[in-house]
Amino acid sequence: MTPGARRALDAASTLFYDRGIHAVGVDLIAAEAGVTKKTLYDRFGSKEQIVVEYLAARDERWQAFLAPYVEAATTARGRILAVFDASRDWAGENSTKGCSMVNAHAEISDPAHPAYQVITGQKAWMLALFTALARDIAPRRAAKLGRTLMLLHEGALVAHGVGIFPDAIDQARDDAAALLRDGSRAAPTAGEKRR
Amino acid sequence: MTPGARRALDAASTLFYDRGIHAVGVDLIAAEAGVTKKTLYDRFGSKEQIVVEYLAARDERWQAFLAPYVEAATTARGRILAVFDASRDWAGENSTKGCSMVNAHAEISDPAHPAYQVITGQKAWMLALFTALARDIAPRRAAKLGRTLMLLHEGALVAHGVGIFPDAIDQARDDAAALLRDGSRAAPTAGEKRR
DNA sequence: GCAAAAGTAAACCGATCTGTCTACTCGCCC
DNA sequence: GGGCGAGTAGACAGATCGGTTTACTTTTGC
Repeated sequence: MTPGARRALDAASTLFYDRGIHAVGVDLIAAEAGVTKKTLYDRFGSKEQIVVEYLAARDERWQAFLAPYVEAATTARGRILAVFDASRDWAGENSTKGCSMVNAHAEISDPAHPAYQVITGQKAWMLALFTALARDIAPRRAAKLGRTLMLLHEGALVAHGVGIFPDAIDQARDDAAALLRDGSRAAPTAGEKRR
Repeated sequence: MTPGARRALDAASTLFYDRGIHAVGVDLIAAEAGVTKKTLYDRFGSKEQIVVEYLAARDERWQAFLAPYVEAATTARGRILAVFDASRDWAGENSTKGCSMVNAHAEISDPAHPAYQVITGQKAWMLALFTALARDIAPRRAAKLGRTLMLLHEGALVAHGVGIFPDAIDQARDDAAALLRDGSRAAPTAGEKRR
């Protein structure tokens, strides 16, 4: 990626996240990056493509941010809680307005939009991660436990983003910790087959 | 509200929710409602005001939809689970793209925007509801339990909206049920004071 | 040392954006 | 029956949208 493209993508990322995708025009991105529109279109081809690369790059950054947290943990339970720790630290600097994927999803209605699979892919990856980590704790309930952790985590990102109450991600971490403490011996067959 | 204003607000609600606020122009709203732009501006004054009334009316509809569910429940635990039941039924018809408040929040950056307090007000109301219902089960842990239920509920709306996995709201209901079953006798002092 | 790649500057395109305006019609109520 | 509120039809405004183009300059790799 050329220096101009780099600056453009960085500027677009900040603007898209802070103001929303539709609210940010390509002229603003170019001006903010100190780049001309020609450079933008030479490098990316379209605004749509900038959006796609914004989301993909942000996901990549998040995964790189998360990895050491999980790797540093020594227990299965610790690896799960490490995800919440990483989210809390990430949210402090990068994510004061909630999940960029969820926010982008609010603005993109067409499932054929190339950004769509980036969004759903990121969520699928997170669910797979929680499920895989849950497998080390409760192999037979891993799918269900993974989904529960996913719900707590997504809820925390929303609560933090909208500012429903303070320290939402810490609260979710506490809830996950309690779940892994109590849940590992209770309600072994609840719900999975119901409904 | 005049018939023209009614149709305009209905059309705007569908369009805003499905396509996003910034993606929908006033011309489209007018055309879809079978109304002229003059009527729009005579009745609402600005697009911003249409957005505010869209969110406020949707919140009002949701509260009216929810009330009978909660009132019909006979136990404290049942009243909490009734919220999830209502959300599941509501989501089936009205809310296939997640929470309109969260989605609107993604597009509105300025906290001074008049829609902002509608959004945060709705979330504060839901948290207060969960907390009040939790008080009947565990008075001393009501604040914390209310927040946990809020996280599960918000997470379920996101999971349902983005389509992370099927029956997300049912899963959240199951998790809430398990929490009310196990949690009522476990971990009485966990986390509340911890950072 | 030279050619290709990457960039600037700025005009330009048609479409769409929010918002305003004039001119006219219809129904209702006192 | 006269006035008023609510509406249609549609032109108009200035700004901004995503995107293209021309002409020229800088950087960089072989």
